[in-house]
Amino acid sequence: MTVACVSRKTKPGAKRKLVLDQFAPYRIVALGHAISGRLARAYRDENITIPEWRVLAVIGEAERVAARDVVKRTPMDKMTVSRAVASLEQKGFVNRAPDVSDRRVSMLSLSTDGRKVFDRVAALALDYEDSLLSTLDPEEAAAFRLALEKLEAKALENGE
Amino acid sequence: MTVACVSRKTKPGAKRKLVLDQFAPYRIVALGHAISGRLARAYRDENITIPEWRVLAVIGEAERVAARDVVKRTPMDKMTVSRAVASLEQKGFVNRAPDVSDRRVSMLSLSTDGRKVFDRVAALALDYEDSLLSTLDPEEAAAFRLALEKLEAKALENGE
DNA sequence: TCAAATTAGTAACATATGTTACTAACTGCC
DNA sequence: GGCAGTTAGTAACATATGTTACTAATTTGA
Repeated sequence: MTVACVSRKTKPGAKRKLVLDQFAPYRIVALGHAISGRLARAYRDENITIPEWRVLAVIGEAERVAARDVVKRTPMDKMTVSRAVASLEQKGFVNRAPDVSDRRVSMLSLSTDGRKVFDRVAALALDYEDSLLSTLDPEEAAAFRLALEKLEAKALENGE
Repeated sequence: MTVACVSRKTKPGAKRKLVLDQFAPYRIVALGHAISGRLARAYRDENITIPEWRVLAVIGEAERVAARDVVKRTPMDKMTVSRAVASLEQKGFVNRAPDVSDRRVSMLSLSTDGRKVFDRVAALALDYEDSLLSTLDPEEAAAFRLALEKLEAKALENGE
């Protein structure tokens, strides 16, 4: 199956050379890097790190979650999450409540301050998304979203 | 300009909620993370790190470059590149030659071993790209590439 | 019912990465 | 020529992140 070559008009069987600028995985990672850097400005003003923001976002969305749920929903290992939660609690943005049915677990929720931070950063993030996607017309944007999903499914296939 | 909302069918003026799974920048970063992790397996077998692989790739493509060129072509700062080059030299994969016209710079090139490593990893990387993109049909893949370029240009706009 | 396996979370360590500041070399420009 | 500003690269430090191994709590199943 050599379908994937089509978009580069490569003769079947010809040895392709690796050219970074045309290497899709690299381009995706580079784009991710640029986006992270851009969003990080918003976090910095609120004095939170990227992992902390991710934790805030998950809690803000689900209202009440355990740390393990954050791990499931983000590309962070449990240690990273543990640290981010500890720091957020320290800063007074997140509350922990013991879970009655499982005493290993603390349920996490946003404090009043945490909610404010989340709302402010979320607004900036959504604005940024708009400005990013404004470079694509609606059909392009829809196609891009679809492609993203397919690629992510494939990338996660058998392991990460 | 609210064009970017279209694909999510949001009423103009309605306050959107941030939902990570539908937040494009997050999805892109997550995909990048998954891809990096996947490719890292190939590097590990060759005993090189991600920054080292990037350096190898740039040198492999350009034959002879200075470290600063690697910095320009990748999302790494100069310290990261400096360390990667030092390590690659140590491993015998990269040679440094003093530049006659500017004694601050060393020109980098691949050693015979370095070339072999580059070729092996490049082959794996290209295979991986194929398998990734095989989830998209040709038109989708082409559209995706185009969208990537537009988004990257936008993301890098006024400062990374 | 109770030992074995699993799970949530963290501590302690190693490694990697970013930051600041420095040296040496170059480029202008007066 | 020679001083001000810039650039390539690295050292030294601080911070962040990944890894391993551990504790405590829970679940499983013979």
